[in-house]
Amino acid sequence: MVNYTDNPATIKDIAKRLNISLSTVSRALRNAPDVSEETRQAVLSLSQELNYQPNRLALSLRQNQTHTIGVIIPNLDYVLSQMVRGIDEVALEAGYTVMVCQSNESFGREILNTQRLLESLVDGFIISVSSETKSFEHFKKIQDRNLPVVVFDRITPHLPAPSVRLDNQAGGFMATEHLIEQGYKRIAVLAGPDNLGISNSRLDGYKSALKKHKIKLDPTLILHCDFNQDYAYYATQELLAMKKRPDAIFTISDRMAIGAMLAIKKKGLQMPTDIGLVGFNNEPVTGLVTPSISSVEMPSFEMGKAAAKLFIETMHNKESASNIEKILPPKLIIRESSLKFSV
Amino acid sequence: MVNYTDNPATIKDIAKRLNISLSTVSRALRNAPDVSEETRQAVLSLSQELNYQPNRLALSLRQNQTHTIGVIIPNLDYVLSQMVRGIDEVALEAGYTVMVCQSNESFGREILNTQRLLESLVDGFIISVSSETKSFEHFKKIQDRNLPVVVFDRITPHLPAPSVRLDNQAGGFMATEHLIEQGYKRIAVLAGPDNLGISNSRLDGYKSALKKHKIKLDPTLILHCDFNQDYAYYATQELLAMKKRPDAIFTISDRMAIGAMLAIKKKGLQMPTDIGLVGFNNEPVTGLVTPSISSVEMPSFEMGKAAAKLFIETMHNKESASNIEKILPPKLIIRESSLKFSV
DNA sequence: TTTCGCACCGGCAAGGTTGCCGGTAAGGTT
DNA sequence: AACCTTACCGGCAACCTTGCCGGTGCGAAA
Repeated sequence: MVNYTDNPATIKDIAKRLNISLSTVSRALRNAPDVSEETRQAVLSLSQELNYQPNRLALSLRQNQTHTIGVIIPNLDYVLSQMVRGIDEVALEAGYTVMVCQSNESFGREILNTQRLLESLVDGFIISVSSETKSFEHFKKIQDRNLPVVVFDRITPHLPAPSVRLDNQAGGFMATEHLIEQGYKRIAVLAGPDNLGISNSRLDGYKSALKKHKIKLDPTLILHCDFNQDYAYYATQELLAMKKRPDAIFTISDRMAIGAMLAIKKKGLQMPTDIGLVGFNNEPVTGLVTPSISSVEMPSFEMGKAAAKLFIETMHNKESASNIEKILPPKLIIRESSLKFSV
Repeated sequence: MVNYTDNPATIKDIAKRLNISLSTVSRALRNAPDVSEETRQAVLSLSQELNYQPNRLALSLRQNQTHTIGVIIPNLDYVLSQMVRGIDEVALEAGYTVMVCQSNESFGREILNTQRLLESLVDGFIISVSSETKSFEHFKKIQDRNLPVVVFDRITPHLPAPSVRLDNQAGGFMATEHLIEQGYKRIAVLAGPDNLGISNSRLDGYKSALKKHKIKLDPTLILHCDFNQDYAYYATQELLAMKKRPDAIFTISDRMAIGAMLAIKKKGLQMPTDIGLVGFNNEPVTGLVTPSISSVEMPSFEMGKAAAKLFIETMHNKESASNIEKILPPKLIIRESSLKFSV
């Protein structure tokens, strides 16, 4: 009933009060063999009475694992929040705790986070790399320690590990094909930084949609800029100032779509009649602006869950599952910004 | 240069290779006295060579503190993400790691999170309570262990602790007064659950603005509903169906403002002419919808930083700072939805 | 009777680190 | 010469838990 000491009860307290050895108490609590039913019951009931909680530090020190997963992500925007929720969900279930670090899209911060999590002796990592990251030395240290890593969302060939990602190529393809089917002829792309695989895959999807429909690729219609509303705004202004301006824009993210929308409105053009627009991520905001913006949805929560599940599998049989690549399908959400003809 | 063993180097390794005792190495590394300059240098250089990193688990076990802060929040929406970033920022600086748990506005989940973080032996808590929470027994366990707690954003008298919050009363006041000054006469409020202090304070601000301007309070214009877009949508429909319908609505959050906006549009009413609207939080979406929605801004990032700073102070002198209450000022951002006359 | 197996239990060490205390040698003070 | 100070260092215990090994006592099989 009462906590007899000020400090949390330990195995030692139980042993002392029952006049048995530490080992026996430990065995009893773990349901290990070599304990008589009688003493086991005594231990269990006393441990309840003292409100005994095993000390995680001592356990971790002893067993050399902390049951903690380090998660490194570029930020906590809508999509990533969902993913973190998914990771949390599965991790909690599996008895793991999660430490989330944001790199804020900064390379230096990502290194620092990796460092810190390594010092915290996490059991492994779930990573989505920063857009600024071009060198991957800091991740080497993780694999030197032979810790399991799962990468998700923003994956890269420079960091070979089991991965969970969207089928970005398909996403780019369906967005572009949709625009083509709506009768748009000159479709521009606002892509992200060109070191970002996620962006390049979506771009590939765009290209193959053009190819399928026998539309010649015009490189001047492809702009790389930062993953960011303001840059997208300026880039769109450039696009709209071209002699033969595009009649549709596919942006690699919704943030950029918002930037594009603002530039289009500023210029006095109408969506979808003068120009079509499709974004990526299906953030709630795309359904709220006027006109509402079509977007490629990704199952972020599910992706988070998948990443955590994959992590735990990797954890359990370190060797085998090394090259698993889980790819989730996107889904096009059609809204006003690209809907010339009703479907 | 090389890592001589597979496992990370320990103090023991250094001691063995230098033929000195563990204690001496420990002292040398900690810049403690009772070590000759000569051996200290030897220890330091060898520790660099072996890439020695102190084992946090052992340290924590020994010193009875983990340098980890448990953060419990209801979700990871825009505002809270900013706050978490602020907390992270300061905590990192001060050598603390942060464990973030979302309660998803669920009471049960909040209990579970508290439990888990206690088991993880965090050094203390920074908490924003779930909207569902009406009992506070689970937080008692924290204070039983005599761990420092800071509450922020959603504070409550049932959980006495140093706190950081917005001046919600002022926020409600300035939103309401602004609507009054714009000539609105029947101003309704969409409030949150009535156990939520944050909502009630904003409501108080509303009331005192009415009082100041000698407008009689009409209780039928105050609706309590969940912190949620859909509920706000239905609540607004109710408001608009009244015989003497309100000519302005102040919502306690931007999510609710969005819901209200949708209901208003559905009904075919114009903002700001037919009806005025002001939200709370100044989420980016409020500036993007048509019409753009006025909103009360809160310095979320700064609030996060303030909370972490306060936590660290509380940590350092446990007794003294018990009743500190840090209150940050809101700021009204005026947009189209409430601007009948230009200012 | 001896041997074996079985059920149960305790001691010791380890995991990595630090705090406390005791010890040694060199030097200086009475 | 006896004593004290100072600078340096090592041993031990502790933090809490578990794994390994070595017991003991008892009943059954050889």
